[in-house]
Amino acid sequence: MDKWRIRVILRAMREISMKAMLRLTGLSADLVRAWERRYGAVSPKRLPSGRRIYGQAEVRRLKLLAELVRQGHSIGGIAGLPDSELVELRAGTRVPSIAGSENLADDVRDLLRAVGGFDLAEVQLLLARSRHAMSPREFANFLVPQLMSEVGRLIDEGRMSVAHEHALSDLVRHHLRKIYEELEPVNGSLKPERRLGFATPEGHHHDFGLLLAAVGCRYRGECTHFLGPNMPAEALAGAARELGLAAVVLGVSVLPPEEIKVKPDEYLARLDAALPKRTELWLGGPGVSGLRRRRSARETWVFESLDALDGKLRRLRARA
Amino acid sequence: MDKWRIRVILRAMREISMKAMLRLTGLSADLVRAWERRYGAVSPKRLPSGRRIYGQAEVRRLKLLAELVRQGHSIGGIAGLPDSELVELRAGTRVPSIAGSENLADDVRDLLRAVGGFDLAEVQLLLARSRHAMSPREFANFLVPQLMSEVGRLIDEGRMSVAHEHALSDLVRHHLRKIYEELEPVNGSLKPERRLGFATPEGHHHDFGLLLAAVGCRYRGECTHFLGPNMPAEALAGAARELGLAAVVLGVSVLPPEEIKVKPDEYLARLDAALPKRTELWLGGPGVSGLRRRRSARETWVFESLDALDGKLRRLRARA
DNA sequence: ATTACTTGTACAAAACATGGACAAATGGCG
DNA sequence: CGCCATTTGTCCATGTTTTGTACAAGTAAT
Repeated sequence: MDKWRIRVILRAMREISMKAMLRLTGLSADLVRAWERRYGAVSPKRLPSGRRIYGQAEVRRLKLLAELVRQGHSIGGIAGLPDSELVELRAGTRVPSIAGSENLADDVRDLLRAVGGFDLAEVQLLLARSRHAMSPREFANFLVPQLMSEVGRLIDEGRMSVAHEHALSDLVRHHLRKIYEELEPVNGSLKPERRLGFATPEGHHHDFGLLLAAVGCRYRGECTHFLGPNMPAEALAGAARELGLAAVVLGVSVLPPEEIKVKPDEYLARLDAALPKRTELWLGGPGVSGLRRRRSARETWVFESLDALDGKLRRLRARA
Repeated sequence: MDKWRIRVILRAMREISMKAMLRLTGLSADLVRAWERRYGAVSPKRLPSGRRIYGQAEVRRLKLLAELVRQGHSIGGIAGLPDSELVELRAGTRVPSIAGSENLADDVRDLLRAVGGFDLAEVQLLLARSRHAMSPREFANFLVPQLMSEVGRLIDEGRMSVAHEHALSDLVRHHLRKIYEELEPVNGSLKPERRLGFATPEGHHHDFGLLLAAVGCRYRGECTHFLGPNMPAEALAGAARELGLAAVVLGVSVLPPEEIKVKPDEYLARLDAALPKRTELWLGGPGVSGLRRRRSARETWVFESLDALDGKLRRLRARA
C-alpha cells in the first residue's frame, strides 16, 4: 500500500495523529473527544479508517481552549467561539473586530493618519484591530516595519516630528510585547529545548528590533528568554550561564558618536570572554555591519535580516 | 436522549462564567451572590439553565465595588450607584498608605524567589495574578516600588545581577503598560478634560517612573497622553501645542556623567522657550533635586513623590 | 499479538443555584 | 459607656447542571 506515502504527506502538511496532538496540548484523549462530541470544539479531518488527524489550526485551538479552561472559563461557554474571540478572551482586550483586513497598505495609511493627528486612542484601536486581523508574523514582519519606515520618511520630509514617532513607538512596542507574551508555548514543544536569550549591549536602549526578533523565534516554537535592553556584558554572561542558553541573540543598533559609552567591539570582547564556551552568539541589527571581524573559538553568526534569522531556525529545526 | 448534541451554545462574545469572573475580581462566589441578592449590585444575564454569565461591564463594576469596599466604603451605600459615580468616588478618595501589608510582602517574596531563579514564566504568572488581585493603585504604588527596591538591595548585596533586574523590569513595565491601557476612561464620565502629557527629556531612556506617574493620573480620571521617553524639547513642545496640553509631566532621572548628552538645565531652558505659554510644567523623578532654580513666567511645579502628584490632582479636582 | 484508536454509555466530582442561618462588625442612641 | 438594631461576610443544606474520566466492545495499524 501507499500508507507510507500518506504518512509523508501528512508530515509535510503538518498534520499529526491524536497521540502527537495530546503531547502538544497536554490534554487527555477522552477529554478531547468529549469536547468534540459535546460542543463541537474542533472538527479534525479523518483518515479513511476514521482516525482523527489534527492540523496546526486544531492544535492551536485546543491549546487555546485548554489554557482558557485553566483560567477558569467553562468549556461549554467558550467551545463554540471562533479562534479570534478566544484570543481576545485570553488577552482580555476588547477589540471591535472589523471583518477582514483588506490591505496592509490601507492599515498603514489609517495608522499614519491617526498618528499624524496625535490621536493616540485611535492608534491604539487600529493597532489592536490589525494585530488580531493578521498573524503575529504578518504584524511583526510586515506591518510594523512598513509603518515605522513610513514614519521615518515623513519625519525626514518634515511632515511629522519625533514626538509622533516616540508616541507611536510606545504603542507599537506594547503590542509587540503582547504578541510575544501570547506566543508563550503552553507545553514544552516536541523537540528538546534550545534556549535563546535576547538582549542589547550596554548603552543600547532600543529593544524594538530585538523584540521583533524574539517574536519571530517564539513564533517558530523556540524557547526564548527576553532579558531586555542595555545589558552589561558580565551580567548577560551570568544570565546565559544560569539559564543554560544555547545562544545569545544580541540586537546592535547604531548610536550617534556622542552617545557611545562602550564601544561595540570592546563590548563584544568582554562578552566573548565571559560567556560560557558552548553558548553561541548571534548578532543582528543595523549596527552589525560596523563590527570588526573577531577571531574566537566561539560559534558566532551575524544575521542581516529577520528573514535570515528565521531561515536559520527553520534549518536547525529541519535537521533535528 | 442526546440533549448535548442539540444544545445550542448561545453565549455571546466576551461574556464569562462565574468562575472566570471570580478570578478577575478576586471576590468569592457567595459574596457576589449576596451583593446581587441584597443590593442588586449587578444583574448578570443568565443561561437557560439559570447560570450567571458576566459581561465586561459587570466585571468592571464588580472590580470597582470591590476596590471601594476595600477602601472602607460600605457596600450597601455604594451598590446602587451608577458606574460613573463609582469612578468619581474612586478618583476622589484618599488612599490608605498601607494596603494589606502581610499579603503584599508574600507576593513580593514569591516574586523575588522567581526572579532569582530566572524563571521568567513564573514571574509573568505571579505578576498577572497580583495585578488582578489588587487595585491598579495598589499594584503601581505599593507592589512595584517595593519589589524594585528589594531587587536593588539584593543587587547591592551581590545576591542578584543587573540581568535579573532588567528582565524583571521588562515584565513589570509590560504590566504597568497594560494597567495604563486598561484604565482608559470609561465613557467620559468625568470632568471636562485637563489634558496631561508624559515624557522624559532627551537622553533619558527610563520611562518606568513616568509610567507609574501616568498610571496614577489615569487612576484619578485625568485625560493622559503618554508620549514616551527620550523626547527632544522642540518635539515635545510641538506635541503639547498640537494636543493642547494643560501640563507636561516630565520624568527626570539621574544619569551618570558620561551619559549626559543634553544638560537638564539646558533642556529645560529650551523646553521653556518652545512650550506654549499656558502649558504648565510638572517636574518629577530622582533627577529633579539637581535642577537649577529657573525664573520663568511659566507655572512650574516640582513634585518630590508620586504621592505629591496624586495630592495635587485631588486638590485640583476638589476645587473644580 | 499488541498497541492505538474508534463509538457509545455511564458515573462521580465539580460547579452553581436557591434560600436560610449565623456571628462579627458597625452604628446610632439613651 | 452599654444596649440594641442593622449591616455584612461567610457558611450550610439541598437540588440541578456541567464536566472530566472510565470502561466495554469493536476496528485499524504495527
